[in-house]
Amino acid sequence: MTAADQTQPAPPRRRRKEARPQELTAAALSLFVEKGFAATRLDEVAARAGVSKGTLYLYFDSKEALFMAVIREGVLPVLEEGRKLLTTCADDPVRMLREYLFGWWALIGSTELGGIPKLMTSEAQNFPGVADYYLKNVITPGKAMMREILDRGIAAGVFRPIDTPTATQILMAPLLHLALWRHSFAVCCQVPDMDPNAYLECYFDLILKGLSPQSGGRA
Amino acid sequence: MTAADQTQPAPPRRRRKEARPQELTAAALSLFVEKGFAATRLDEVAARAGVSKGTLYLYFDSKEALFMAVIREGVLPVLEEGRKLLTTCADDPVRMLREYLFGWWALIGSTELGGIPKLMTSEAQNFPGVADYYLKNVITPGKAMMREILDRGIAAGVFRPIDTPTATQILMAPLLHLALWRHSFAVCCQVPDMDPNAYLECYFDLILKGLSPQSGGRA
Amino acid sequence: MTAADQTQPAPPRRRRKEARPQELTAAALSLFVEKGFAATRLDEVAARAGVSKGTLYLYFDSKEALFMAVIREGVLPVLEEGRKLLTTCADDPVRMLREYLFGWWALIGSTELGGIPKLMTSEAQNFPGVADYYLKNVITPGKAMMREILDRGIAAGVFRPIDTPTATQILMAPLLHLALWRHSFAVCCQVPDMDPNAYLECYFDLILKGLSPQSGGRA
Amino acid sequence: MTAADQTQPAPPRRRRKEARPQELTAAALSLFVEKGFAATRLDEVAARAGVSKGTLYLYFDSKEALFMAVIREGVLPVLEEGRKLLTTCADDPVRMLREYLFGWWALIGSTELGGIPKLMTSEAQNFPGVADYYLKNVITPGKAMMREILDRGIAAGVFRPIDTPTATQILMAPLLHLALWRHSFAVCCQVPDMDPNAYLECYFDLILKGLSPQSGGRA
DNA sequence: CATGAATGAGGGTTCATTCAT
DNA sequence: GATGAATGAACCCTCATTCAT
Repeated sequence: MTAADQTQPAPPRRRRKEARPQELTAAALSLFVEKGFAATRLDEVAARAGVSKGTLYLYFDSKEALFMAVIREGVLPVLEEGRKLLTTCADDPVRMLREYLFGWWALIGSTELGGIPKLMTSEAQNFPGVADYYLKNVITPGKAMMREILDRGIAAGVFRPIDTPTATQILMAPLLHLALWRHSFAVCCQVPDMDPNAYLECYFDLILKGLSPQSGGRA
Repeated sequence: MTAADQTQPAPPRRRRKEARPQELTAAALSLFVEKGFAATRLDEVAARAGVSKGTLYLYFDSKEALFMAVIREGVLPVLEEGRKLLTTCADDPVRMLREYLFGWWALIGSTELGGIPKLMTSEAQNFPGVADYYLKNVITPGKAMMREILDRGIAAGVFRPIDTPTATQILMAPLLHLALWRHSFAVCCQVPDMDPNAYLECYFDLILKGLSPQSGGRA
Repeated sequence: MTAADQTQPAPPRRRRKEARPQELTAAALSLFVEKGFAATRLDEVAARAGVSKGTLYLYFDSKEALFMAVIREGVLPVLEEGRKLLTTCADDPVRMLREYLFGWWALIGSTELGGIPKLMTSEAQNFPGVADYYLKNVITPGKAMMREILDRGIAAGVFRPIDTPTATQILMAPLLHLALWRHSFAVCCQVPDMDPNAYLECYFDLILKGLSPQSGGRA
Repeated sequence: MTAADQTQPAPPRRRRKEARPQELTAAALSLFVEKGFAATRLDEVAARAGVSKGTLYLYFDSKEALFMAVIREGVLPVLEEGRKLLTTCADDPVRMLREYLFGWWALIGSTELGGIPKLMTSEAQNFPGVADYYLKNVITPGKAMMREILDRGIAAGVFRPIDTPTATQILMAPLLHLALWRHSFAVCCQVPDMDPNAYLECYFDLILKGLSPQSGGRA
């Protein structure tokens, strides 16, 4: 009956009960990303999830609690996934870096979850609690993983020495920017379509050379 | 702490007329950035500007018109400034690039205007008209300038050949990210203070090497 | 004194759903008539109907939509009634005329609906759409019916020849005047109470003689 | 500079001061009639009179005081005029009646003042004080004059005996109706233009016959 | 569990009124 | 006297939240 029903090819008859919370947070996520937290009405969330407004309150105490759940739900399943990804090629820092960045895009940036960075950026100040949670559970672990990659690469001599905490932030920026862009201007303005793949390749090429120890004819 | 606190008990009633719009848009900008457009109450804007709520409507037809004005006012004065900056060192692409990026931070990112990217990113979908204006008058000209710098550098042989439209987007990302960060998580979470200067230097160093033609072939 | 006073302390919440619109338009009608459209606050309408302000918006999109509904609701049920009335004595034009005029008073003028002429007269200019609707669905059919009565009477020789469209307008005027009077000066000023029945009889007597073909030539 | 200036062919240079109140009440009258009291903004009144909003308060204490003045100004000059009119033909009741009715239309109904009945009818309940004033100074004297005409006619045998207070009310109704109509539906709807003169003649003819003692073949 | 009618606090907006110029 | 910028109370309308069914 709703869009959510089509996610699973053929959902078993009355298995709805357990799936409900996810359907609700999914609907909420997309609307929060589209319009922002404050501008999203719970009516719309309920409508998009195919339930009545009152039903939302069976699962979440308030709009803010729904927001918290949206972030938690959106974040938890990916955390593990990400960690596994990197163990598969732990010996080659360059490949690890590539895997990390492209993996982030494939798993997060290009999916529904790609809106979360925009959502969190917009609402961090209004919801410090959620921001804290996100920082602790997503940003910090993510940065730690990347930093480890960089540290290993430097140790292995394939990356030149560099301030890795700072570099981590810098290196993530173009990815985040792409995600933000796709959920803001790209949606509402006639903007020359940016091919994510070309963008990623260009970007990876750029930073790889930027990190390479061979470079440096200059000084 | 607010502008109102610094005014004399009874400021002259008429003489402010010309200054008012800027005072109002300044107050609105900071609140829109802090809380988002929808979550900002016009009461607060008025209070921060030290006027009553009704006064806002002497200068702006609606909340949305105020938003448009905030963007316009915030953007127009910097556009010229930026263009001049680049003509001072038009012969050295590397210096131009450095000037452009550091100049952006000095003139925009580190000032009150640094919140505009966050604001526009958050609200682009809700206000396509404003987004269009911003795209046409800020993003597109900005990208054109940067692209020209890159093209010149490539022509001069100081940058290696690269897809400049894509690179432009990528190269701006860390700057924007820094601005966004400072107006979101940095405000509300206990986050290790990032020194903007170190960030910028690290970043410039990285992309300069990434763009350098001397960087070794493949391995 | 108001409808709310007569309800039980906690009226069943759901079962009222079908009755609500009529309760609301009834409350709105009386207030619009009393104070005019612009001077009527939706709070009052809601209070008089015994609901909260927000409830109005479950049934009507706006204050203006409520106004339109007030007219529609007030008018539709009477239209049919009126038409039937006249078929009962279609052979005697004088009786038809009397039936029409006294019927109008009994069914409309003396009831709650008697305020509608005042309301529409006051607001026609402000709400041309509603005025159009009223003109098309009430005034025009009403005049058509009366005109037919006159035409028949003239054809039958019981009325002298006369410009029926104009006469129609004239003949309705004293009725409308009575209705207007009762909803304006009669309410607020110490005014010698006018007995509607005496007024109607005097009036009918007057126009009947005025229409009579036997009335002497000039002098 | 304003429409009001064109009323007098060539107003003396600075003779404005005395004329101001009338210009203001004239502007207010037309707007009150057009839109009703509550829906009229003082901005508009001031604009139509060609003065600033604040100036209104130099002459009237409040919006309600302006309303009172509008009625007073509109009514006073006509009261005398009317009384004189009737003394010119005090010997012929039929002519007096005709003079009275046609005179009312010529002096009031067809002029700017023709909107006052609509205005007073609409606002009587909201402003009992003004209504009282109007009743005492306009309606009651007017009815008295008419009643005298009727009484004389009856005494003279040119009108048949009738309850004159009631008849007075009835006889005025078509005139008032015409005035109301012209300021409501006639302005906003495509309505077959009613020729006032034809209307008046038809109406006078009708009531004259209705009042004639010769009529009465019936019973 | 689920619904959706009902609520009412709070938002954006208007406008009569004031007052420094 | 005349102005018009400023005010703030009060309006219409929205929407998160509740609760009887």
